[in-house]
Amino acid sequence: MDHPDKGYDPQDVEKRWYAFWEENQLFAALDSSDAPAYSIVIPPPNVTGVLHMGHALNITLQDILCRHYRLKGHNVLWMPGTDHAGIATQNVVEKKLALEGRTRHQLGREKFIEAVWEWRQNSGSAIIHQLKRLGASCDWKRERFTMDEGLSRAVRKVFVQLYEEGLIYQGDYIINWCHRCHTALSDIEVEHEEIPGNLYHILYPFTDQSGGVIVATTRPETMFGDTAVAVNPEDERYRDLPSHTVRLPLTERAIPIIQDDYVGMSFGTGALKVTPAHDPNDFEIGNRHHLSRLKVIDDNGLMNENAGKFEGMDRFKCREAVVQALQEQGFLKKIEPHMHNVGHCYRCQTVVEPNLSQQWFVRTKPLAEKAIEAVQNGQTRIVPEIWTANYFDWLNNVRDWCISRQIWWGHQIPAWTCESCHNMTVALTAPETCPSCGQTALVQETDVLDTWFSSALWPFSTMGWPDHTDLLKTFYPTSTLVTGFDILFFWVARMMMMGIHFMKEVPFRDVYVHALVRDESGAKMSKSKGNVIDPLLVMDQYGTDAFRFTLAAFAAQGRDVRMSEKRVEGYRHFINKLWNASRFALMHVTTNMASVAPKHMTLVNKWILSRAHNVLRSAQDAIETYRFNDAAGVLYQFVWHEFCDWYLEAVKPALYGKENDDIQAQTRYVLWYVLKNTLRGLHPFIPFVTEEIWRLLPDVQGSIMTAISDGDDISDIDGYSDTDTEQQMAFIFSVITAIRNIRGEMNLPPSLKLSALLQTDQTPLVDIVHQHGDIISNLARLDNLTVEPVGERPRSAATAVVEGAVVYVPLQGIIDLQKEIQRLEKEIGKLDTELTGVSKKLTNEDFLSKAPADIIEKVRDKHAGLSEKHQQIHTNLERIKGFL
RNA sequence: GGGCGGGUAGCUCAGUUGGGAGAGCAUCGGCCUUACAAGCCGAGGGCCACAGGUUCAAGCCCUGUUCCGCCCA
Repeated sequence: MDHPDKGYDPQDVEKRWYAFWEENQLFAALDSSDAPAYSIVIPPPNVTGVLHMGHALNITLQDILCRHYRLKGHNVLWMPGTDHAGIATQNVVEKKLALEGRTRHQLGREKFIEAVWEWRQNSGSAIIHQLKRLGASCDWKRERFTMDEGLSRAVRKVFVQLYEEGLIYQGDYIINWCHRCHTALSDIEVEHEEIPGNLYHILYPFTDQSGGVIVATTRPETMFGDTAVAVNPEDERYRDLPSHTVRLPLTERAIPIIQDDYVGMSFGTGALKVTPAHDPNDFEIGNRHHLSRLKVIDDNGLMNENAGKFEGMDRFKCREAVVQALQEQGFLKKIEPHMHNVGHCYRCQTVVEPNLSQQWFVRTKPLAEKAIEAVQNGQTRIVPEIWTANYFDWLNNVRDWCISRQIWWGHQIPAWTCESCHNMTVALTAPETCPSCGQTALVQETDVLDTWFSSALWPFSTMGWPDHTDLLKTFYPTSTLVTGFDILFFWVARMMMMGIHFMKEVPFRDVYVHALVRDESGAKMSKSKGNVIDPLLVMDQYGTDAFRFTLAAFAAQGRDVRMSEKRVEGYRHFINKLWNASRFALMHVTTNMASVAPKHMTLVNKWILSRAHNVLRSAQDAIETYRFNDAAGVLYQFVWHEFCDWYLEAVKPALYGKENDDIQAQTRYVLWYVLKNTLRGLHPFIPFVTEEIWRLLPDVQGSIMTAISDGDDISDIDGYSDTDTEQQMAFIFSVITAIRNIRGEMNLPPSLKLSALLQTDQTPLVDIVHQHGDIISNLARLDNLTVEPVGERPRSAATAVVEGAVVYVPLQGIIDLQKEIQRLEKEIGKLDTELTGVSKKLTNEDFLSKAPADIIEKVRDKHAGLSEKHQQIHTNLERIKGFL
């Protein structure tokens, strides 16, 4: 047999196997099948995006789930795709045009859209290739894009139906306007940031009296749009005002003083200037009091004609100018520094302007109620549960969703207005004539829909809805959605609303919300901070498997992942360890090995089978309950410290033929069988290296991806679990460790063979040593091991006490008595502290009378064990001291 | 201002009904032992943020304080 390389080289392996899997369609889902269905829709990455750590974690977890369920024999659909990212994509293409000195307006809408499609063909699938680098086992033949014809059809259908049901309406409303992107933004596309500013105290004089009311505001430039001053009705200061109108400074306009609960009495002066056209809260107040709405800032962020002589001035320049004018005219009473929250566009960070304009909205309340119910009654489960509170809170307070965007790239709203009678028609396709007056001059709404509107349909639009496809029948509702909490509202809540409304069924059973990937020090990764770690470079350097395993190992529920290359490096060592252990195994396993019943096996073989059974089962259980870090942890521990450190070392004599042929054959078989199953258990986490090793293994067919449980899955066979064997091995390990400890502490080189004497009166332990002493001799490097009843203690021996036995290592002539005394005193010290703790419990009346019997029993056993050990070591210590 | 999460070994973190404080990395000592020095063997290291309370028993439950982070207004 060819022996694989000494070090594992991921580069070539990864490329080779991914291509193989894809070519052989091992990721493909069946439209219908008798096998149980498992489905995930990918959170569609932004088509302009490049792979970042967030994607890497998200994709890795989904891939683990999908590969796991495939190996369990499920019919798995992992639906991939991208979203068209309206604003972001348009920005990218506009920037590209700008390099050529062109603007989209020069091109016109139609040509510009063509240019965007062209960009999409050429560079829009970069992220898809990057997902493949990660090993993502998506069903790529089914890849979808939110602007595809099929998905666009779904969007139109949904829009029309919601409109007809009265759940979509057009109206004047205060929205968030980004004058750089030149479009409206929904509430959650605005990021709030605390920045220092001032609170300006401005006198609004009474129209018919001397004196006036002092208002406090952070935005004096909006005063030209004030249509009232509001005070709290409970506020004594303003209860008996001499006048109920004030004059707006710098103008001749009079505005009323109104009373509204919204006003906070302790904030500022308790008097609030109300600007309904430029503040969402003022807008609400304005509605309650039927105030007029006066816009003073235009769509470019400049003051308009309502600002008088300030017309045409930038809004922030205007603030300074207004303050100066107020000061000159004696209206400005005070300026105090003040931190306030300012909304920024999540795409370009421009300060957004709350602005009144005509937009399209989804009436969210009725949809939200159903989405809340579905989680309340358990149709959809959010994991970890902590996020349900956020979900409820957001949906309970949700405002209508502004879905129109004043850009070109996206789904153009299917609404047409008749030029002659101004009647509006909403329809799936462009009407030929106006249904109201019969004229043919119809103009389509120029706005497009929010990208999230189409993303909200993702779980069913990707499966062919509105057609009744087999795919939908098989895979909807999907099994699990894996996503970051940052899009819980943007996306998850909206998919819930749309899914329930149009499919009459929730879109997913489980929503697994994972954490954010941060840098080493816990900061959010961002380009401006320069602390981003590029997943592609990490994969280049350490291999994809090491990277994936790192992500999984740190993906504890509800906790952010701190990523550093150092950690990935550690897990690369793990991959290499597995590789080398497999190389060793491959030197010994042969083809056509006969299986052996456990009862005829050696203790070590029974032991590793029992451990493998228990570990693989608990790893699977952990995956199915989204405890990825637990799964990775038990596998790591098993492979390295049980399989490699103990098992492989223990069976070397058998494999090298130092025992009989039967045992050699049996051990070869068990080695093969355990390795094979371990690879299968590891495959969801580290698909590439496991496939590579799998192919080198004799007597396996095809890809590890198709190695679905064929009846020989170790985790399914309860008979392998063997507590007795595990206990016997624990005793053997404790003896070996005790002797190794002596060797280490006494500085005896491994090359020096020792002999050991065990004293015990327990027959089962005597039997173990008689039958399996060779394991001890081998691993503790002894040339002589004897066992005898407790009796005379040998002279000049180092001692150790294990459960049920005393171990003596005679060191005639080599023993350093001082060193041994030191060693034993240290041991006694440790036992002392442990013993006092336990004794305290046992002398406590309350403990003995109130604690459950099994606990008391446990503590008594522990006490007995500890004092026995203590006494033994003490005796030995005294003896050695006597030799001095 | 409201809400949520976190403070456990030098570092990064596990710790699932309250009943033996753990891992990885780092550190120290010893090893080229026929898969692996990207390794093997051994060792050291923690009043589990602080203060109270409940309990026979608290890292875990309750209250308060403090520091860090996130979300919302």
